[in-house]
Amino acid sequence: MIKSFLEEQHLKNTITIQTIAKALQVSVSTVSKALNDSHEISQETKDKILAYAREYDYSPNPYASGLRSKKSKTIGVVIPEVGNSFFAAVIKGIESVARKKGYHVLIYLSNESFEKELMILNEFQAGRVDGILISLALETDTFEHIEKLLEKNIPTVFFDRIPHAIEATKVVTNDFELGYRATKHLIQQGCRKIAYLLYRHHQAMSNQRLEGFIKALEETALPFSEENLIDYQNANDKNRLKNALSLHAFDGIVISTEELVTPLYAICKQLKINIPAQLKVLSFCDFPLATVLTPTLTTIKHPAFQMGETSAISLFKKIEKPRQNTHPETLVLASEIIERESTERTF
Amino acid sequence: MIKSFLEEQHLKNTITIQTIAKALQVSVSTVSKALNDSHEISQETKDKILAYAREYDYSPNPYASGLRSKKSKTIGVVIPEVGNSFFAAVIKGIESVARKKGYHVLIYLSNESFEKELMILNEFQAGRVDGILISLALETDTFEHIEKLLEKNIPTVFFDRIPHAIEATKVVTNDFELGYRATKHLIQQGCRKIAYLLYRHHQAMSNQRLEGFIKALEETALPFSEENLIDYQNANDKNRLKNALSLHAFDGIVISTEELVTPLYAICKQLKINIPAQLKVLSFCDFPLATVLTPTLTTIKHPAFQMGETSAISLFKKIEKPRQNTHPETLVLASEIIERESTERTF
DNA sequence: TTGAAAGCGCTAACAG
DNA sequence: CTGTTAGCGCTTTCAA
Repeated sequence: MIKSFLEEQHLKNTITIQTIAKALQVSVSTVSKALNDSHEISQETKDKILAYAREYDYSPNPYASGLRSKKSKTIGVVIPEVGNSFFAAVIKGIESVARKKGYHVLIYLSNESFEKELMILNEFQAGRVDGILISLALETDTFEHIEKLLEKNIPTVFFDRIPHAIEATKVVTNDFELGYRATKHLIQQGCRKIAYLLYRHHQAMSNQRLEGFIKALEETALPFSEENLIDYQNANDKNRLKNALSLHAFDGIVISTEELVTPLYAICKQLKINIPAQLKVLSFCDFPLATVLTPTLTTIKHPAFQMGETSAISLFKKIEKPRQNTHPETLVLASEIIERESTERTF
Repeated sequence: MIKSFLEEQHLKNTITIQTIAKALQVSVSTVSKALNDSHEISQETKDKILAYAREYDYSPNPYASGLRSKKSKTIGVVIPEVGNSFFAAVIKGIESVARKKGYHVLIYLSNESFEKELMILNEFQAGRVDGILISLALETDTFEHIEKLLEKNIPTVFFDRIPHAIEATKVVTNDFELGYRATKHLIQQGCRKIAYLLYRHHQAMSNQRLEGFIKALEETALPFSEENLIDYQNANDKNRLKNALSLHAFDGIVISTEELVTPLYAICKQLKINIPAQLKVLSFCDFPLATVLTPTLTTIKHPAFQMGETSAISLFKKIEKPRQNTHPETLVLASEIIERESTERTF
């Protein structure tokens, strides 16, 4: 009778803790404890159970254990975009530490949409994940959903695109400083009319890089106005970018995100704008191709992998000691300017 | 008394179906059915319950419903690599259809490791996901784990890097043809000694692109030997690539994956090999930067987003009618060569 | 060192 | 149309 039960289980491929218990003539709780390496089970019994489990590829039902233990051994990662070298590398960093901890990583894409970010965070509230790592969507300019999330005390760490006004654990780069130094670098190389090219600018969202840009200009008594800002909303804005470049005779440009390198290089080629002779170019970007572009591109490359690692480590710290309501800290990772041909001094 | 129970629930932020039931003085099953929009509940009751649920941001516990219904409303996606434009776009395609279907997407990275792929698939067997979308790791050259997976009857669709020897639902590009045509293109442009640059070659893994390459050479009575194959295992092989290029005087090269474009361009620059005059270059690759490289790069760009969509649609078809054990089909998506400067005729 | 039993939140018979 | 109830597979007291 027991035999036939087991056969049925294997046929249905539904091997559970009970299958093992029956097969080995022990109780389910013994099996459970053995599988969780509890100290109250004898080595002998453990070995027997583990051997059986391994043989039949037992793997616990995550929904059952999640329901019972209120722990999912899963963290949720919300990013605005894949297809972006920076976020890709961050994910790798996160993965590498999650794996060591035996956690699963659930990746969600907000696609820069506030609406979607909202939905995702809402679902997290029901306990699908033990902790959250999030970088905000560009569209996000209101933060009630974030506050609601934090109220639920789900361990959360923000990285890169963070809600400045909210007190929370955050991991960022020294964006203000980088924006400032990037601009200073262009100025040092002789630029006097510098554009700042950004992607889908939102007035409401604080932009440290841009602040740094503005400060550098002002410090050097260079005028800053809306003219210096080129806001690239989508591929249609290629013409607007083209016009801006031909109208204003910029001699330097800071590209704030890697997606905009291609259109900028394309337009310069088309308009026969010589980089760096006529226009010096510097970009925040992470792809290795920067080193083989013509001219090679001066970049600010973030420690993306490290940011993933740091964020994840910080999150696990919170998950592991939830009562530690210490003052939330903001970790700042440094990144550096890598000078290449596109900002070489020519005049 | 009821009041205080509710207060407690809201304090603990644990709003469940029972909270709602008590608050509204109905039974849990009524609530459950109402939330699932069952026809057996009156509109009036539904409205009442939905209103309450919305007000208090109720969101069902995925572990409870997963356990009970044996459905997780989640699909698992296994890819070998992020930071690769192709897979990034595939993910977007998958996401877009999963979202429409109300499914979650669990993304796993195998990092090209067989070991990791094995672990991931093993965990899927316990029912964490309702279906699986997978592209194999480069290291994978044995397929028992795949067969075991398929035996469990978990709906699975393979894409791009597929197990050729196994009968299953697959979505691919016309790789053999593309390898063939890519090579033919180089030959037409005048190349007579063509290299094939690939990433971590495994003899055991069938490689349709390479087969196409070989066929094109043989058809043209050009000799094919191991010399034509440059196997790039890791960044250290940069020197090997350099040597191969300077020793063998290739006049054409097929790059089989986008990661290798940067090293190739870098080395050509360093060795002052003129593209396309001395060496014509063509790459399988998906990044937009191909259009601004110098010279612009002839590419074979896959319909990556569409591949994600197609795979997902195909998977949901299987999930929705599991008993449909029809003959598994292989969908072939076409992609085209986009000719640019790097393969222009010069001699 | 082991086992019995309760119950996590939800769904789905089945009964009313 | 609504309610009662029995589990899903697992963990975790508590008792033996």
